[in-house]
Amino acid sequence: MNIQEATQRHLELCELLHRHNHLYHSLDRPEISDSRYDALFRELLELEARYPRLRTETSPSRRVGAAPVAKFEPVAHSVPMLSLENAGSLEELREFDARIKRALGRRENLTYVCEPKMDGVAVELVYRGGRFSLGSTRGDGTTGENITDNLRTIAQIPLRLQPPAPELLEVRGEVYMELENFRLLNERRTEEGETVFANPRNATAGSLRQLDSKLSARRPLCIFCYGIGRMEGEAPDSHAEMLGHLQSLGLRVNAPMTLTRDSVEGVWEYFRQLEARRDSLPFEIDGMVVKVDSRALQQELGEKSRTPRWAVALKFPPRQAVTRVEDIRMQVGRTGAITPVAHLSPVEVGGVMVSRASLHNWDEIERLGVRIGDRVVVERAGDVIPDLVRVLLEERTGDERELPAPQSCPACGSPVSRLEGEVVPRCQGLSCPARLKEGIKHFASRRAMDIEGLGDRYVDQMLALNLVQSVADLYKLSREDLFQFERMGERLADKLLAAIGQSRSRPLERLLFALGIRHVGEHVAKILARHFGSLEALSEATGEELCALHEIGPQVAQSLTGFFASARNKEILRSLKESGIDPESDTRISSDLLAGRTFVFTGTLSRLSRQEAQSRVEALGGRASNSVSKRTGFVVAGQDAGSKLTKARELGVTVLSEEEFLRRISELENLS
DNA sequence: ATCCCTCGAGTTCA
DNA sequence: CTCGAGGGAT
Repeated sequence: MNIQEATQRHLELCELLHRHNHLYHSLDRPEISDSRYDALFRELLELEARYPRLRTETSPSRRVGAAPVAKFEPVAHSVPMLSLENAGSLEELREFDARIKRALGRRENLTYVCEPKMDGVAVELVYRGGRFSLGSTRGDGTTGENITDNLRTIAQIPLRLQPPAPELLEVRGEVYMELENFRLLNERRTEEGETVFANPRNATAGSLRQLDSKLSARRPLCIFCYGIGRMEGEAPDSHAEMLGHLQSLGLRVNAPMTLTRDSVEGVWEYFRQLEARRDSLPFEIDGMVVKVDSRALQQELGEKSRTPRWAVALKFPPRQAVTRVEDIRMQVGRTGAITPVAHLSPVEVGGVMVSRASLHNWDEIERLGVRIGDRVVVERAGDVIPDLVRVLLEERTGDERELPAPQSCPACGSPVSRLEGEVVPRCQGLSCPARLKEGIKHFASRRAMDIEGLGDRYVDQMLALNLVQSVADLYKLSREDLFQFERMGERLADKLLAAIGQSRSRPLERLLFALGIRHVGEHVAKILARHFGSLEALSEATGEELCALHEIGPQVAQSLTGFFASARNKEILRSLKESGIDPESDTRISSDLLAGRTFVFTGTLSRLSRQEAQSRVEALGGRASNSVSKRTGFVVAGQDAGSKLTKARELGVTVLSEEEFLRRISELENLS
């Protein structure tokens, strides 16, 4: 066979394999036997082995996996992957419906689409020119990880879309594992002496996180698609049509279980039906998603920061288990908050062993009436965090012990006080070892100063050896100090010292967050860093100056002035400065040309991302907000701008096109 | 005064 | 993830 013939045959094979894959996985209508398919597939592999140049990006041979990667690269989602608000009762569903009708100003019912909520892992697939070109995890919704190689191994994900495919299509879906396959996988792992996965979702997540996609290829993963991000060309008018469109492109959607309903009662009825069917399904679902069907209305309703206003997740009641409270212990957080934690006889809840559950505070203990020794019902809230639901009073033997609220801190013995209006009792001891420990852990944490390797164990030893009295002392540690630690060799010590050293150059906003000032989290820290530019400037600010800033109120201001007034804190800051930690904010507001002006961006911006636009406004002292009111200065309308544009016109707010906005903002940038 | 939205803080397990 | 609470809009 010469090259030309080989190329020809390769093309034929690709077409055949794509077609039969589509028939089998997407249409559920195979035309050839599995063994015939395998034969074609083997022929393709042999051909490509002989002529490696034929191995294209979307060749079906890619299904077997690619070379391992060292780590997953971050991928920014061009349209954020939002999460959903939850509802657990007909009541809450009615509230959702009422809220929507209020927002839209209408009385008549509207059409909702109901689809099962798969218990799996959310992913995004990007198709360019009809070819699968990028696949990623949801991550935090803004940025996920590039798992293209792993996703390519899933036979249900088409490598090419059925024509006519849009030039660009971003599809969202849920990757999951069928129960039977999950069982078989665990069986095999047991035989091979490996640990078993707790549940199908963990197995799916684990499979997608394999750095070697050849391993992912051996995992039986499935996918259902349920949404889109960006899409070139005309998008369908309704969600249901959109699903149909995805299906016609060869993407797998859960059509038989997706249907529309014209009233909340109808929605609820279907939810109850799904719940009844839940245990007989071949895969796990954890609820049902309800969406406003009309895409125009979806647009009009818009989003909050993390969730769309036009969808809600109805959750099945979480799985519960019964166990015994062995003990209730006190934990002291970095702010001094004293949290009671129930230590439980280990019990399996929804596939995971649970041995502890936070009781949050004393009001909660009283509400539940829980005593040490009680038999209790435990569930996992949102299927993640263990939560104690109720006490089985009828099983009391009389040997249970009540627990008094603490009068003094369990760690340092100093008095505990509960401030007016607050639920949480706090330790007021300034040198409380528990507070210091948590404070250092927070300081070193990833989102703060990001000191890699400085975890629980080392912090404990530093404190035990009395090497650190405050976070500032971290930067005074010597190799000799570290050598006193258990199991600490030269290499480890140098690594830790290097990590501490590296953290010196963290930006101001991180340092501010790391200091653990009450009411100063990441967001507030960023505002302060941008506005003041240095610790010194901030420390000199008066309460009034602080309150004048947007999103800073009296509570936050008082907490800040209080922090900087303390002699001990002054000493810590001086010491940090001495160690070379005194960052200037690099994103300092460069001018106040836009001070007091609020911008709202709506529709799709084509020349810059929304984030970019917002940060440019903020750099000039302006603010970016999400909702239009009469106090909004400008509305910047991109393509397909919806209700916000309408509202802006009604209120007489100035509307700018993207071009006008860009021209004006660059003029201002040049001025400053 | 009231509603809505975000933020901060505390939490589990693999 | 889920509370409670701070802050802004109305």
